[in-house]
Amino acid sequence: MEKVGRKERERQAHRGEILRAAEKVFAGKGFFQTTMSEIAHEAEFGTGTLYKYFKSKEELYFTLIDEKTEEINRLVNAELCRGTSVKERIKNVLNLEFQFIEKNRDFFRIYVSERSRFEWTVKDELGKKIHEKMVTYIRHLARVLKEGVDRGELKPMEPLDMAHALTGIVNSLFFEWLISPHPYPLISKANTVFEIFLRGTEKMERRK
Amino acid sequence: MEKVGRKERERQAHRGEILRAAEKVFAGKGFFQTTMSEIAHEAEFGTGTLYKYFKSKEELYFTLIDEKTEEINRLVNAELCRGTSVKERIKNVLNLEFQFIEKNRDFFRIYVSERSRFEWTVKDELGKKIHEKMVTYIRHLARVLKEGVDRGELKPMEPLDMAHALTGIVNSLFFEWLISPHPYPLISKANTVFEIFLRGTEKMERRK
DNA sequence: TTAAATAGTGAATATTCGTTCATAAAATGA
DNA sequence: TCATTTTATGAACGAATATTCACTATTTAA
Repeated sequence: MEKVGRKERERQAHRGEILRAAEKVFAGKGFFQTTMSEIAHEAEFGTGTLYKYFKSKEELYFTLIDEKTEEINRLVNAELCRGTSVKERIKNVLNLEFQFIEKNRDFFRIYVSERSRFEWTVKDELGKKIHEKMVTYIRHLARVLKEGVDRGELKPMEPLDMAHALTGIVNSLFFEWLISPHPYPLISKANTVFEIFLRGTEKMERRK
Repeated sequence: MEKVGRKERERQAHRGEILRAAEKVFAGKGFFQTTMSEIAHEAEFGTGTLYKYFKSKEELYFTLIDEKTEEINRLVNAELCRGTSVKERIKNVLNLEFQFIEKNRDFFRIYVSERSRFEWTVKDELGKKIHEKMVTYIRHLARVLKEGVDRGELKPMEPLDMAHALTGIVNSLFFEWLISPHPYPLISKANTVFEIFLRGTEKMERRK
């Protein structure tokens, strides 16, 4: 086991402060319009200091995304691996996600812009790594949905399509919440998502 | 009626060529990583010439988005205003959209990145205008869905939520298609979207 | 034919950052 | 205390690029 001294702990604290400052500034103005000196100012460090902790602007940015993505992925995967019914797990994952998003509004402003950016996925090593993580998540979800199909809980459809549809609904409502000027609890939409995804919007006659 | 001479027609043709070149380059590398001289080169004009047609890089970019958005909006709205059943109209709109997207792949790479960018919506006059158009479309869709609710075709839910859910599913599958390395006809997914949106994914016992 | 107007050009300009580095300040420990 | 190591700093450097403008080529119309 590693013994970490005060020195090291302090270093990590500073790193964390820089990351938090970066999160805030990037969330407001996007990658390209954010300058290193703005981040430095927000973090109350000199510009040069940032480079003692991160090799470049890009590395700072991707580290930020990478660490938070890792965190939410761990949470969600844990729930997806439970032994309960598929429907139950989906419901819980939605609640988890919405809670996490609500607690990390700034971060998700960044995340949502990143999701639909092609510019790096090709070029950059870091960019590829992030993209991998997003893909992994979808595939994990699809596997669970397939389990639902096999068990007869869900209709026989292509699980990847279902997974995309579900995350699509989530993203769309969550995006709306992000830009809404009068914020309401996002969690209040979790049930709507679940309901539409499972049972659709068409009115049907029920027979007892 | 305006009589347009050869001169004017030629000018418009050049403008169009510049827009087409810009579309291509922006789609590949995004707004910030595209340079005016790349666009000029692609369009086979000098750098300075671009400024004879567009006031700035931003104006060029937004004009591009604005004009195509207008086009798809016209198409879709026409269908949404038909007198057929709501379900019928939704189905047709999905087909229209998917066809249009398939024909304008480059443009939609740009569009999809723009959808989730906050950076301008606040700052810029042009940016605001685009954002308005996106909102207008959603509201229009929601109005039709409300009609479906009132007529008893759809379940009684918040129409805006339904509209967001539907566009969410569309965007998600369409995005997947965009980044897919082995392109398949996007139109083949129209039915999946319609099916999930209307009837959901849950398997139910049917009774005759 | 020729003068005036228009369209096109790309090198030069000015600005904006990402990054570096010589120095200062602080911490360490002998 | 004083020498050494570590950490922080922000001015200065250099690359990138949006925009301008003095100039050329082309078209117009008198």
